[in-house]
Amino acid sequence: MIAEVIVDIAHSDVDKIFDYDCLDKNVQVGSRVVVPFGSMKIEGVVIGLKDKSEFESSRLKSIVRIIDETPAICEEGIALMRFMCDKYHIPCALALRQFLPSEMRKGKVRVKLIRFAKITDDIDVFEIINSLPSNAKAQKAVLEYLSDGKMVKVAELNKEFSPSAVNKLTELGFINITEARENRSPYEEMTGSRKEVTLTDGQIAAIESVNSTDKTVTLIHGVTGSGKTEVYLRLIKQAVDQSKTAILLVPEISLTPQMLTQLRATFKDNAAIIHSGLSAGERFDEWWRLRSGEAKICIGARSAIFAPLENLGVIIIDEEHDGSYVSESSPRYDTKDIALFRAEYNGCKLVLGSATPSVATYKLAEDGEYNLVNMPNRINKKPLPEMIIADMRTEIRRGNNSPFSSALQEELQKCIEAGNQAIIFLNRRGYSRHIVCRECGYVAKCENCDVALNYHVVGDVLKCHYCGANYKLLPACPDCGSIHINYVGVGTQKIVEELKKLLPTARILRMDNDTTRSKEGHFNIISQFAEHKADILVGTQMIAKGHDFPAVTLVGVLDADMSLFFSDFRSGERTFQLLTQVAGRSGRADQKGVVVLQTYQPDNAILRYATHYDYKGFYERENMLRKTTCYPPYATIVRVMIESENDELALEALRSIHEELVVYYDKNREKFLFYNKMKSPIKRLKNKYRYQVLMRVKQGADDVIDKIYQIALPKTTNKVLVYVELNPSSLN
DNA sequence: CGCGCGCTCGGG
DNA sequence: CCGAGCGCGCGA
Repeated sequence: MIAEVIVDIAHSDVDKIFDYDCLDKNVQVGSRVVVPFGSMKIEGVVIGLKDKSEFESSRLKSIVRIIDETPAICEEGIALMRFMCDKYHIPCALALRQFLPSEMRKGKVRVKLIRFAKITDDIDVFEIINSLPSNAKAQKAVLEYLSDGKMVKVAELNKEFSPSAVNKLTELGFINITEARENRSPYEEMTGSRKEVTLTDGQIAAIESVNSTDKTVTLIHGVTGSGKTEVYLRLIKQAVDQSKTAILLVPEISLTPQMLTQLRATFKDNAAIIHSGLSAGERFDEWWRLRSGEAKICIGARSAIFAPLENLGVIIIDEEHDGSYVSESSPRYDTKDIALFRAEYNGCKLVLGSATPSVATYKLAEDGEYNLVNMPNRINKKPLPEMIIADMRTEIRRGNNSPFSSALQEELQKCIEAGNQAIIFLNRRGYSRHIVCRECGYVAKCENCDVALNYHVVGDVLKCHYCGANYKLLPACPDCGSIHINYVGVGTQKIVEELKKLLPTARILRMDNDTTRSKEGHFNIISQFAEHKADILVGTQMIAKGHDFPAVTLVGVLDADMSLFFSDFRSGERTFQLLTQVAGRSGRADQKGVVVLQTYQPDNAILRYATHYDYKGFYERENMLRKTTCYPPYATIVRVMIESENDELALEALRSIHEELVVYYDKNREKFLFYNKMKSPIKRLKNKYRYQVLMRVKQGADDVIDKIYQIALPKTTNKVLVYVELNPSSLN
């Protein structure tokens, strides 16, 4: 037998199938093997078997060793690899890596073995207890404890009694030690109990619709609180009842534990969790539970779409509009592409859920490509929180220089007096303040990145938000020598200070990327607030998502229009989604919620639609805008990025790529809407010079995109990195 | 003359 | 990607 092997080197130079002789080994497709490669031995994956090779047989080498007794990658994985290579122009090895926990490569993590003790078979425990010297109390106690023949962890016995007693008994042969595999299970303490819920008509209709449609994809457009989660759980239950498997994706790692709790309540150990925040061992063991069939449901963030499950019964993507589903570093993939492939491969349904679907998704639903389900009613029939727009221009005219409008101040007073909780939300992070010279306009910038530095009170330093470099404070302007160096901008820290002045008795928590590096810190703040150990939570984007705080009755958005300023075609969409989501944090339990949106553009259409919870209105307008301006989903933005530490080489690569691309562009102008080569908006980032060719191509011109990949990617060298981005979320 | 580094090439 | 092989430049 000849095995077709992809070696684990993710580089286009060796991105081909290599044939190896299996000798007498029982090699299976999907197994990892060790093969000789050049002068070294290397891991690879068998993606096919055949009787004879095209390759000269005398030059064939043979497989050294089989790593997996059962194939680590199933047939579907091989097919998915082909799909990904084709679609994203990545090496096979890189695609294959997505299917395996990283620690499995190079054979790092192994199973955790744990020692169990048991009374030796065929002995009379009580006879032995009597035969032991009377001072061997601990030994007797151990034997008594084990007398009913049960298996107990050695560690537990050591702790409960004494290690010496356990050792002695083992030595004497009275107890028997065996090793067994133990799975390291994350969030073990998180179990929930489940009370039986009666489905609403809306939920029943949604499930029915998913089941009866002949379309693979269903979009559930359900307002906050319409009970989508329960629909997901039922769909998963259906799958499990048919002995099928399921994947449930949520946008952020921080949301997985609470969803896991809900899944465990119904499905116990049938649910496994996969995300990058787990320890190596945990991730490996959870992966194994899925691969071995011990667990049938996988919950996780983006990467969980690659869960090693066979026979999928349903795939669910919650908050489908969320940007985190698109990978922004290599391999650049869209989770929905992968999900759709897997759904079609398994003949199962793909369910997308959101209160604010992305424009692209909603359009597909409107066009009849997807099945559309509406869940316009909240379970508890409560009205959505009232949204108030505060015009910050009039506030300033009235002489209010605080970051809080009078409306927000009033609502805060009321809220805290009533013993409720409030969330203050702002788009910016940190104590972010740019340093500007008032005399000459000098702005302190990062030496590596060409971006403005931000002042951070913690450490009293200037920090680059793109590369993380720290700089000492400037005593005077380096350009003109003036000492009138000023700060601009407000951050969460400043807001907390102002809040303390306004409400001296209120307990305030702050959460942003700077205070909360670790996941635990993140989680701690959330749980402290959930337990009502603070009255006000101040934070950035990250508090907008998913968390359920029943006592929150007020949400203030300090800069509701901030995200409208970003020069991104999705900024309107993002703003609408963000505001709707933030509003959803207010008044979830039995209290009516209030939301105050502070803005300098009170007449902005997006804000208007958001305050009226008018998704359809927002969508119609946004869709029309995209259509008339030829932006996605009516076109694809393609950016070829060129990066190098050497400016000359980067520029040279840009010229070479442009030279070839522009020829193609000239011949196919009708398929293009825009073409330009330029410096990247941030010319230097992490010490690399960056250039780009930016294009917009008409919808459906996939051949054009393929061609761009074909021209650009081979220009990568060890000094110059070239990559292609489709509809990038930011143009830095 | 010999070694060291950098580039190119091949890997089944 | 990684090592082998080779050419060229420099130092003794």
